[in-house]
Amino acid sequence: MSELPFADHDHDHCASGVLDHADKLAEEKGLRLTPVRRAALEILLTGHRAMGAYEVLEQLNAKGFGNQPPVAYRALDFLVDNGLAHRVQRLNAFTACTQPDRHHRPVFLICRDCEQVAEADARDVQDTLSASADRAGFVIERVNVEVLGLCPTCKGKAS
Amino acid sequence: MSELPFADHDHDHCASGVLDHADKLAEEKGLRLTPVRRAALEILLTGHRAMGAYEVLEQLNAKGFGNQPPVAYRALDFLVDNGLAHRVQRLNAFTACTQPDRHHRPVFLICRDCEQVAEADARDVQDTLSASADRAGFVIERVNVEVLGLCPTCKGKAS
DNA sequence: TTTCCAGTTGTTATGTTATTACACGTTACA
DNA sequence: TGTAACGTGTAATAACATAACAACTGGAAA
Repeated sequence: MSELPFADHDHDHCASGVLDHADKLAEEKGLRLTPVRRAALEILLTGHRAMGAYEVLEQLNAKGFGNQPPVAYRALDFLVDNGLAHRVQRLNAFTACTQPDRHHRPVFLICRDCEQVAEADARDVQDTLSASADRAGFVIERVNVEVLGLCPTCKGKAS
Repeated sequence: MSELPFADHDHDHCASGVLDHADKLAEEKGLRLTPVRRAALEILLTGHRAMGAYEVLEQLNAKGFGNQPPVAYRALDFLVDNGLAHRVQRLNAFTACTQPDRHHRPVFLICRDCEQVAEADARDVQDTLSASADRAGFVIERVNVEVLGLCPTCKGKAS
């Protein structure tokens, strides 16, 4: 967890960077980053927070796409499968991956006050987990680590 | 993760042990382990796997309790709040805590094949996580670690 | 004892999240 | 150019979860 995930930053810059990367990735791997899918990613990036599928759906519909749940779920599933977004189980929500260029194992820090979700790269946590699972003979395929608490900002406000 | 969570064991013995502990805990802490709540715990223990709230509800109803969702959710929430059960986010399901006597930070190993859920105590994982969160200035309140993969048994079958 | 209150249970109704199934169109490629 | 795989759209429904309120229970205060 090398970075301060809740730190201020330039949303537009980080968003366009991710989109650029997504385009590149699509070309390299032959992924089909179709209009709906790209739009869904843009929506997540613009929202810059965890968004529910129905919220994304609404915005997709406003952009001229379908308005039935599968439209959103399919696009979001595609993004998740290809590492461009993550699912936050605790919130039944999705976030754009902020570091899609690094093969990372994300850990989510969820602030219960402001509801912001920060994505941290906690390789050491995952390594510890892998070692433990190996010992138990369990084959890890996907890992989901979610931490609920207070972000630095809200922690300050509370005290 | 000191134990082999998928290892064979005596269900009845482990179940009655947990129930005994729950009774003791209730007395010590003044918790009201009412009939519905105790029944819900029994159901989870008997099922010995992650169960959905509606599945528990059905069985509660069969035992003469109400048949509306809040009946199950309230009992399950009570158990979770008091460390007698856990919620598995990934499955929208609940499991009885198998080690309620230890103040542990559970990690769930979910087999995608047989759908069994093992609860492991991964203190080292949690310690690593705590250290990282501290560095980021994030105050941890609850942690949820869920691992999806193949248990030793299903791993064997697959190959 | 009686009154009151907090907590528990039950029910109705509704809100939220997610999937199944099928029709139709598009793309890639033999 | 046929066809198989994939993508999109829609309708219908399943699965999960909560809000709001009435009735009861058990114990503490008067």
